[in-house]
Amino acid sequence: MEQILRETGQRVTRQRQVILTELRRMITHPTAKEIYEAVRYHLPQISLGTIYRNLGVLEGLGLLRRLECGGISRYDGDLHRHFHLQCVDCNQVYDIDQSLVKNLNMDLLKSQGFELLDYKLDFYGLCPSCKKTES
Amino acid sequence: MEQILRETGQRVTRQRQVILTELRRMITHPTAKEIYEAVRYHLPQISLGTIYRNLGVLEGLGLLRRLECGGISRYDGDLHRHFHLQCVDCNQVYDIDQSLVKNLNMDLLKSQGFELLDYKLDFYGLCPSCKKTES
DNA sequence: AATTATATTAGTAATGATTCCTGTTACTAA
DNA sequence: TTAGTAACAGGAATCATTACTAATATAATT
Repeated sequence: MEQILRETGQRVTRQRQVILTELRRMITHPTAKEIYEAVRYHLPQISLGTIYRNLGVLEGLGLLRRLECGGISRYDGDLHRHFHLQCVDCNQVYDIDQSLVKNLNMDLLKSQGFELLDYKLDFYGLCPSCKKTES
Repeated sequence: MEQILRETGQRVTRQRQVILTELRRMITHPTAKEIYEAVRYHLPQISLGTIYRNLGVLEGLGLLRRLECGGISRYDGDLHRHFHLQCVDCNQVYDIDQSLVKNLNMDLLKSQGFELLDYKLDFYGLCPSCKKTES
């Protein structure tokens, strides 16, 4: 983290270090507020705005991933390529290893006790017109 | 639409008819507010709350799909299985036909002028513990 | 057609996640 | 050490979405 921050002209602050360390420790795909609670244990003075600002910075550097879950954001510090299953009942997010969904093997998921109702595949990138006007 | 509403004990209102008709006419994956503007042309008295409430009802009946795009919801009246590409620059959502992404053919997308930066595959369903407590 | 029951509406207030603002603090380079 | 400035804490503001309530309109029944 420190290297890429310095390379991009940004500062290595204690707040950023603790936020990323805590996020990496959590496997629950926490919300910003949940990260705030965890970080506040180490830095009681930190504000929620600082959490949001730095989650944005770290996301921009590719050091974490943001998930959109029912209108609110959750965060994931695990950068290994993997997929997620969101429970439509309790809204919790579960990690699904890549090997489990090769060829979209739905039956394998079912046999593990999940009831699969839907899936979503979204792409992120640049459309032709925006690609042209990119500097 | 009318049949499934009646079957589920819900009423066929002019507001619902116009909302779904307008959404189906739009290929832009509009936000609630954009749907509101389109519907207001036909029903000037309608309120934004009615738009949201009915988008929720129609989504629950499977008559439309809700997309989560950068923290806000967009809506899609096209029920054919297809994927989306979200431009990270202008945030517009483009339809990607299923045939284009068989085997996740990234090169084919690139050749069409899209710059693919990321993709996301999310599953929706019930986790083992919630599945147990389902009635 | 009139009546009745109640789901739905319009309008508005409230909520809650996220962003913005501002004076202060603390990294980093010189 | 010091200067320059990115980042901070705290709080206010924004904005999408939801909740509330009296009035209305739909659908079944008479």
